[in-house]
Amino acid sequence: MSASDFSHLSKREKQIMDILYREGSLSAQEIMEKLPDPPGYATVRKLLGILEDKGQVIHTKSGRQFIYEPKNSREQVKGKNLKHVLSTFFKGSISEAVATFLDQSDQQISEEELEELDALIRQARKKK
Amino acid sequence: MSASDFSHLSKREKQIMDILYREGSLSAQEIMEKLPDPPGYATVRKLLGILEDKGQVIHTKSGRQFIYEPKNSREQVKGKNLKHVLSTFFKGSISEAVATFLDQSDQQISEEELEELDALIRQARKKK
DNA sequence: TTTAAAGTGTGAATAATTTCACATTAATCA
DNA sequence: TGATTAATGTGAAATTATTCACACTTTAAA
Repeated sequence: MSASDFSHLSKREKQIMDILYREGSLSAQEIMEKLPDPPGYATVRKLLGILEDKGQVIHTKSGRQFIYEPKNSREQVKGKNLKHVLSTFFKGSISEAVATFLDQSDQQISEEELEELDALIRQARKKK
Repeated sequence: MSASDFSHLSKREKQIMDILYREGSLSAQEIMEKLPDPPGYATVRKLLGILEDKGQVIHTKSGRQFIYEPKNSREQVKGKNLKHVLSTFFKGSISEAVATFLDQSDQQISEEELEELDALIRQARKKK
């Protein structure tokens, strides 16, 4: 069971890891505020302690408080998480995912994003 | 709390929903076989009953057994799940996700996929 | 139309998670 | 430096999730 496999984390643990990956590094106070149905402060700290014991989270000291962040960086785990969603909801196909994204984007996608996608495709073709 | 919000499901419940979305519809027996650290058959059926009570799953009868499937189809929930991963690990950017996919694909991406992506981009540009 | 086989449904025990009160420790400032 | 403030660490209670044994029901076969 690798450290970047989340299917063994509890509900609250998963919620906290998602927040940490989204935001980068945060105090227990800030994490608490972002949790759905926020529990008390002591509870959040208890959970962070458990996540540290499990090797999912590390902390550094900033003044008198702890700042928490994921032990495995977003860079390290993003691929695995993307693949999981692709395989669960898109038969593993990235183009189906892009189609869904374009379809469901409330506001139109930016020209920069399209440019970037275009460049990626050209590059992938060149590599072939 | 909408029916397609999974952050309130327990670990096992989430594992089962992922299997159902990936595979479509399955018997309790088949679901059991695909679960990590498979519990007993009675346990799987208990969990499926709970998921039915929660409105996540429905069943139909096929001969003497129940076939289970998600109440909300993959089509209905795939966008939400994609957005969740994009916002958690890719700053919401689809092109960053595509870049990661291309980067980490073990085997090279197929020409069909590239063609499909290309077509999607052209179409999105036309819409602008 | 009984019997066997193969499923489903329930209830209760066990295990894990979640919660927080309170004790402790460290930093700040008067 | 002593008092105050603002953190962290611990232990145990409460809640929720997980497990499965067994009773029940339905289908198929003899």
